[in-house]
Amino acid sequence: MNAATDTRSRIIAAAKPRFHSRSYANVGIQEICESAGVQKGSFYHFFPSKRDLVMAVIDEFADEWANGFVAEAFDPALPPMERIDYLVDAAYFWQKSIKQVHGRMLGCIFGNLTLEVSTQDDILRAKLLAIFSRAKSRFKDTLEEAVAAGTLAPLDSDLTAEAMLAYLEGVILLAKSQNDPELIYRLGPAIKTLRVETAA
Amino acid sequence: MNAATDTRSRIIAAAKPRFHSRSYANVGIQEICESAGVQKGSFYHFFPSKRDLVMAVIDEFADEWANGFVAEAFDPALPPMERIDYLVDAAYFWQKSIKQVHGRMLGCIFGNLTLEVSTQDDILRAKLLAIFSRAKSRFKDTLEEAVAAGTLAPLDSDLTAEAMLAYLEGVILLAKSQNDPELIYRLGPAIKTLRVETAA
DNA sequence: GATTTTCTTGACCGGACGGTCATCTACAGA
DNA sequence: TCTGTAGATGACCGTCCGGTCAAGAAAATC
Repeated sequence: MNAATDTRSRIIAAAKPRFHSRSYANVGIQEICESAGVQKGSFYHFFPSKRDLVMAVIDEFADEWANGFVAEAFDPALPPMERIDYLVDAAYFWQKSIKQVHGRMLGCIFGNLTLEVSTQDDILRAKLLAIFSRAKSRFKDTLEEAVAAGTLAPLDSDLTAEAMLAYLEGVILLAKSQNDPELIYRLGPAIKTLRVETAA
Repeated sequence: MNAATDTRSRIIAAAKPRFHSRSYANVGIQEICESAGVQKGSFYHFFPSKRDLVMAVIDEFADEWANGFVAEAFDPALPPMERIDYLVDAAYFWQKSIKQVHGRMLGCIFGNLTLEVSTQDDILRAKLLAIFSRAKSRFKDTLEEAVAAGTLAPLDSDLTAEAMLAYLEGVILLAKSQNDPELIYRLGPAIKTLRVETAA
């Protein structure tokens, strides 16, 4: 790892927990630079703007999830509907461990950023939309596999997948308002009761 | 209406759409004062801090809803489960009309603020929590009435109510990420499929 | 009419914001 | 050895931030 990529990744590493635990507007570039041991001019050598930084942070979170819990949850070896349980459990354990370390439930950074910036920055909104879109596809594929396997009565897999994603985000939102990840544990399993029937 | 309450309410009136359409951090007191035609010193005569202002704004939104759509939706004359449909419809039409006027879907201000500030301000978090708690009670009472009437198979009304509220918030979040209220229309009705069974 | 309280005015505070820039250093390739 | 480039430095830009304050105007109370 040369000096250049090291500086860049130190910036991202400093920014990640801050954007996650506070908000986009509330985290300043100066603070990130100080924490990363980087001068401001150097920051702007790697990131044209604050928005570009948060995009890189979004990518990092997305990769982390895709290669971690999501890869585990959507393991083809698992029965389809169990994968959904697995993912909800992963969200629960993750939020729980964050709270143990940090003292607070931080929620989903994609949801957090969506509600904060999506009326003000269409480029960020598009970025976040793409993340949700990929998540939805995972759910959809899983639902279709379950239907094909006969584990699940036929339904509108596209809309049901979207409903499940919405539900997961909503549960995390409510849990954050209570600062209590246990809500995810209690409400999570009901995700499988959601159904949108196929249009007649 | 004397001058005092008029100034106060003009401040709130100027703040409401701004906090709703942007974010807490992104709206400054100076801007609100200019829009309301009020001097800064006068602002701080009525509101000890920015936080107090946003609390008043939250109260106004809550009252507006409680006396408007919510009162209509939870009309005892309606069959219980239809009340839930009514509320989801109201959310849809509201967001749709906002988009027509404003060009954007603004979402639920309670959800927006929750994700933005609840890790940074426990007093605001408590305020928002109380709003959600009241909303949950409405759902819960309705579910219990439906069960009593035999329209709905017995379930855990407390957790199901919370699940429904979470789902509604999640759907609005996803719709906001797409800047498309139609998603509420498509996903909303599935709220009634949510069930948390009573613990054995 | 005198006094007290409520409200308004507008200048002012220190500090943080995102972002720029000229200058310097280090290193790579020719 | 020379040159071009990537990276680092730190001062600097104008602007906005939430909040304060002393003074004055207006209105209510007696």
